[in-house]
Amino acid sequence: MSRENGAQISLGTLLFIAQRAFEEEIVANLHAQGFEFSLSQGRLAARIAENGSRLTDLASAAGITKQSAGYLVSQLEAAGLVQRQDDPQDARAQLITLTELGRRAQLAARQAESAIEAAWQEHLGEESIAMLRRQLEALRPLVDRHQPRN
Amino acid sequence: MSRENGAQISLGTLLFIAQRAFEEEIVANLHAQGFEFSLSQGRLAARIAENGSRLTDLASAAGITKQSAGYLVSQLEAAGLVQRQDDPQDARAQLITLTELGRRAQLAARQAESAIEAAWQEHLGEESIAMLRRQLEALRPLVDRHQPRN
DNA sequence: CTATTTAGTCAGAATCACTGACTACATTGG
DNA sequence: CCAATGTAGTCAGTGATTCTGACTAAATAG
Repeated sequence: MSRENGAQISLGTLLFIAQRAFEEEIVANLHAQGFEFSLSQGRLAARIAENGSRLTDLASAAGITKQSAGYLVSQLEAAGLVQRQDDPQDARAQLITLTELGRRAQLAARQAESAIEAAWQEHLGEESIAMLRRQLEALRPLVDRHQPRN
Repeated sequence: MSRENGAQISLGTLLFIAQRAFEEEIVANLHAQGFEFSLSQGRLAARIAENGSRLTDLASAAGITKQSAGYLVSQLEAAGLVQRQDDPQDARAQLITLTELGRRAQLAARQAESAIEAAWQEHLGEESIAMLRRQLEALRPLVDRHQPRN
């Protein structure tokens, strides 16, 4: 993990730089639109499925403990972005779903993402970004133990 | 910020998955070798230049405040991985350098990185990983403006 | 039916990040 | 030279996020 050794920057560092830039840009964009949430809350909310997600699944997808996920969901709930519902399938479980406000936030986030991708395409070319996406998608099954069933 | 049926997976999420997997693998690998440090400490240590780095520069490179960087450096120092030295050029400044132990950790980290890259190449092909690296490198100047904070 | 697993909570603590205020040294312009 | 301003780093206080461990309740396997 070193920087600047014969111009070989670690792949991990490169991923880190791109990832953080992407994430911070979205948060800044949504904040500017009046949506209030933290980075961690956003990471969790980004993983809520259309039809609702269980807390444990969210935790697993986000790579945090279910305790941490519960803490973040409570905050998102207080902010009016998500709601907890009983899972009709399993009385132990909850379904975390987006509220109307949450859905608006999600839409705004998608637009922000598209804007970032467009900006990146403008500098690197459409082909490069498509390729970047393709490599990362190919990497995912190797690396992401939690595959969402969608 | 979405992950459902028709839509693509967000580029941000893809970056997140790859980045976190890479990082966690390295930390796990080094822990298994007996090196003890946290993710945040590792992120900072990874940015220490061969000839030493200033605290403020490390903070900027890692995207945290110098106060936070100072906190992490103190921990790395206590763990015997880095040391603070006076900067002969500037009496206000320190040079954070790796100790012998720190250098061994850095070497181990580099080997862990190589192993991950090799594993990725095995699944995606050498060409794909080289391309991934190239796109990320091209992205960097767009995205990494090292904005100093506080 | 009992034993085990799974979903989620509560309580407590550690880590890591922030802001604000401060000291000490450096640099610059008159 | 020296006053003004800028930069490097620290101290103090706080907030956010995450963890571990212990727990309840429901589901499931034998």
